[in-house]
Amino acid sequence: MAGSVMSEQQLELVAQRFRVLSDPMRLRVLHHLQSGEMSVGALVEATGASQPNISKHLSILRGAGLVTRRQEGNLAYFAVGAAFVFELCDIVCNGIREEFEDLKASFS
Amino acid sequence: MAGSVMSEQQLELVAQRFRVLSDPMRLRVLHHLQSGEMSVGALVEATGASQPNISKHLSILRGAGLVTRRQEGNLAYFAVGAAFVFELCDIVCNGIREEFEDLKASFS
DNA sequence: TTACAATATAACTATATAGTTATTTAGTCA
DNA sequence: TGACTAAATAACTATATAGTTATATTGTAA
Repeated sequence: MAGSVMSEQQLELVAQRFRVLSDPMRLRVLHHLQSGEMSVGALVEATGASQPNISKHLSILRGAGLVTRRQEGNLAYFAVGAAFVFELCDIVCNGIREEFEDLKASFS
Repeated sequence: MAGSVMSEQQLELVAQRFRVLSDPMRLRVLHHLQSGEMSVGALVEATGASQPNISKHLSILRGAGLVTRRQEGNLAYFAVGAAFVFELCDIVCNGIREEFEDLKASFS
């Protein structure tokens, strides 16, 4: 990949995926789903957000393949669909941690 | 991390980092920088974007610690400051590739 | 100093999007 | 059927931001 020239389409696709992860509420939703699938209502309660808001975020996450949907009776259960999202978050978190370390060190 | 409840601040920080990566032009800039540091002018030429546009993107990337700046005479040279960005992009690219594989398979 | 070149910034416009309220759709059970 | 519940969608508002043009800053060299 390093040597190739990436097309505008490829860049758009990758940027889109990052954009899906660039919202705190969606990260919160994913965080809650990390311990297992949850219904929309359960996520509404866990996050404190409104039901339409959560539904919209879930639809965006689903559009990106990051969560899956399973309907059971009246309820819709969502689960993490791509484990790599947590890998991504971990890398970013470690990056932030390192920055803070450096910042802290620069004050010593 | 999985068990903890993440604070709004933490989520904001992580979301911000993802947001920085959620723009095609910034990904394009990082892609060009992958082969070594470049001046603003060189990036302007390589990307075809306007000079103020590139300067702004570089400032955003620098704010997130993703690139570093080195001034030499009249020129400003930028370089990748956090190697993990390419790790992130690779993971996302692989995710997209897998999705396409699945999509392709579903048509066979 | 003046002229010039490279980069940064300011002000603005246009677009995308997170959140809201109101409504609709879909499923269950009497 | 009708009443009820869960989730999805529509329409809208407010905010953030990518890109533009114009200008300011900074450095070099005459």
